[in-house]
Amino acid sequence: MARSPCCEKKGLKKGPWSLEEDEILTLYIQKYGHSNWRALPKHAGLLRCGKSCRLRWINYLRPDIKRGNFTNEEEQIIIQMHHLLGNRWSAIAAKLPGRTDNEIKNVWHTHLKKRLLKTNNNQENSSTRKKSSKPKIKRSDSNSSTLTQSSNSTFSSDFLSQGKDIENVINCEDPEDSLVTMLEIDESFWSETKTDDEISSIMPSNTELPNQQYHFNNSLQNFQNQEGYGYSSNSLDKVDDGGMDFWYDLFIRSGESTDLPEF
DNA sequence: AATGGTTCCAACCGCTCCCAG
DNA sequence: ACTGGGAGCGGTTGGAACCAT
Repeated sequence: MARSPCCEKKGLKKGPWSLEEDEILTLYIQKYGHSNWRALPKHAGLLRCGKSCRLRWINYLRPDIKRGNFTNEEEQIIIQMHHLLGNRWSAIAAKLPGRTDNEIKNVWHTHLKKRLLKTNNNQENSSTRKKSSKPKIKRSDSNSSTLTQSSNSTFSSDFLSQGKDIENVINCEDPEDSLVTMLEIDESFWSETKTDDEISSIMPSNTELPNQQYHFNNSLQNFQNQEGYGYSSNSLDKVDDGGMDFWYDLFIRSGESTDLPEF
């Protein structure tokens, strides 16, 4: 449905915030809170729309914001979470206290995405130069760039055949060895929303193992109950519907672990 | 020092979701 | 069940800072 703009634009200031504006907004929120963003600028005496105030507070002014470069650990978490959730920056941010969705989004687009693509390209080049003795996981056949799966060779069995320990891969320090790197995902994977069918074609099905299924369901429930998974009709649901077999597969093959990999 | 290209990030925009009425 | 307003989200962009020549 067509919506009117969130604010009357005429007369409202746009662009970078001044120190004075920051101070006014901070003092107002410290004193009165921010129960109504739309009304806030009027009450605080700011010539900004509520949306702009909210963004400034969330991304810059709130006291628990963490400044400075991202650590390797934080970057690995972003990569892993992005692999699981896609571009759900707020959900990823929920796993990184003090970091904002906007900041994570920027880091992804400016650093991590390029780094992953570069790593993948390097691997691709080296694999064409010499026949690798290690079979690589392929999500697509050699004749197609689309995400399809061989009918008699599942992703998970290929994964296992490499003898990689699940936990090590999930938690590894070295980007060269990360799960994401191993998947040889093409660029479109990161930007395109997958349909249920597409995800089903990527993610393998698995044999039912009742006890492990039970533990898995509990772990999944705990995982989803954590902060940051409030939305319903998006990529996480798609993973639930069609692709959770993939995580189930990782789960049951992680030996004695009764929880999903720690993110 | 000047210029042009690139990188990075703060902020905006448009959309969807949630929920009260 | 429907509607409309507010909040929140992800995509995009303007421009400052940085870098190479």
